[in-house]
Amino acid sequence: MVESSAPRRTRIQLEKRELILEAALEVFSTNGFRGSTIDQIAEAAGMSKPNLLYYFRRKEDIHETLMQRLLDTWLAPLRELDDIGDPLTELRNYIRRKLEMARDFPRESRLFANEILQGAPRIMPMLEGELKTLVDEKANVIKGWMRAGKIARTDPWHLIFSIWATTQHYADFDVQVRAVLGPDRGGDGRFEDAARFLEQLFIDGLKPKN
Amino acid sequence: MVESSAPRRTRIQLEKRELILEAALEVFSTNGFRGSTIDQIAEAAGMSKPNLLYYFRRKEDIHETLMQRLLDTWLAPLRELDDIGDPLTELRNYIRRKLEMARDFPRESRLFANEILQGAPRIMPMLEGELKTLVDEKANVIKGWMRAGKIARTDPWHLIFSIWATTQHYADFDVQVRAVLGPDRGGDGRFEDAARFLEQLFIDGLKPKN
DNA sequence: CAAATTTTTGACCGGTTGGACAAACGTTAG
DNA sequence: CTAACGTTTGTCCAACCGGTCAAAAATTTG
Repeated sequence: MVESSAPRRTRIQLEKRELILEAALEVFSTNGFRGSTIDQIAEAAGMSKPNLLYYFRRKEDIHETLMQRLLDTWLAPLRELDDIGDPLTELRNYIRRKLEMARDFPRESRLFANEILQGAPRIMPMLEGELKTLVDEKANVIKGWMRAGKIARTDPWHLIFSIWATTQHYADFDVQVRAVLGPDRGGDGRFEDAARFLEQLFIDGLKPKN
Repeated sequence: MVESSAPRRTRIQLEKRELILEAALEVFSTNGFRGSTIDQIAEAAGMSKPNLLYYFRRKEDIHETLMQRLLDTWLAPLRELDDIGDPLTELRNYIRRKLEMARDFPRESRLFANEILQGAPRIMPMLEGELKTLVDEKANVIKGWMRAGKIARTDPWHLIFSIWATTQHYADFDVQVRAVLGPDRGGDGRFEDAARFLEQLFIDGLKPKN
């Protein structure tokens, strides 16, 4: 097999490309793709625009590279959802891991949200392919738990959606969450509060115990 | 009291301004503020760019007007949440109304999401003022229900967040939802499925009944 | 060292964008 | 009819943006 089209990279290439991707993540996630300029990214990366374009020849290339990396790590928690172990515990852990990702990687979450909001023009094939396959697979795992009476019967797909929605909300709508909670409760503790609340919601719902 | 600074408007002014706002909602909600051009909005409204600028002197003025209108209708369901009636029913109705809004006004939802995602630069005062006041007030209503043993004790603020997140998800992440559900289940029925699922989630959680 | 290669930069370009402006057009009231 | 007023448009501009290019600077290689 021939050496494919993957360009060979020097040490500097690798380092600078990382620098640019880090800067681009910051800029893209707060301004969106069209709202961000190459100059902004270059300045955030501490280099001139033509220099940046030496490492990524087009603005879209940066975004694409960023997106490819993101998707792998972003779906890792769902991939880990496994049939071994207690179902309720397994789901609780999935929710916790997703919430930790919203806390630790809010920029990645916003980058993804931005892309989806605008109709996912650049990652549509991946949504209909890789993502759908993964979700269908995990939905079947959850269906098995329901048939075994381990968790209540409900729609597994919408269950997954609701976990995505509630956890990513703390990254994507962070400013709103902090504004509403106020300076007292909007501090670092809000993720622990959210974790406690979500666990209770997903396990027991709102019906009083009696 | 003197006639305040509100400009007087002719019939045509009122009609054309509506036309522009409708077109701008369409364009802004799919491309974001910076991603939208005055030309796009003008074309969607069926007029020339200078003509549009005769009715709104700056691009930002359109966005601001749109945002002000949005916020009133957007928070209406929460305002209706009332102390009269059965708490669980009241919450169930709130969730249903919010989900209907995600179904019937997805553009408004995306416009709002776009603004929050970018750090809410134009509506921050409203989040810390009007919105926080309203949410605090309703959180106290919910707290009353908890004290009375009508619903399980939990964090009312995060409860409200979770309702926002799960319902708006079906507007903001619509393309992802449809891609994952596929052509069979991603059709018009998805909102009924979501309504059923969310009701069960919020009332009973996932713990099996036995 | 010197040659070869990689990296960095300033200057530049064509296209787009938000917005200004004056002139043309249409409408209405006297 | 005509003057006044409201509406529409073609033209123009300065700023911005993505991207090119050639040449300079730095680094690696022999």
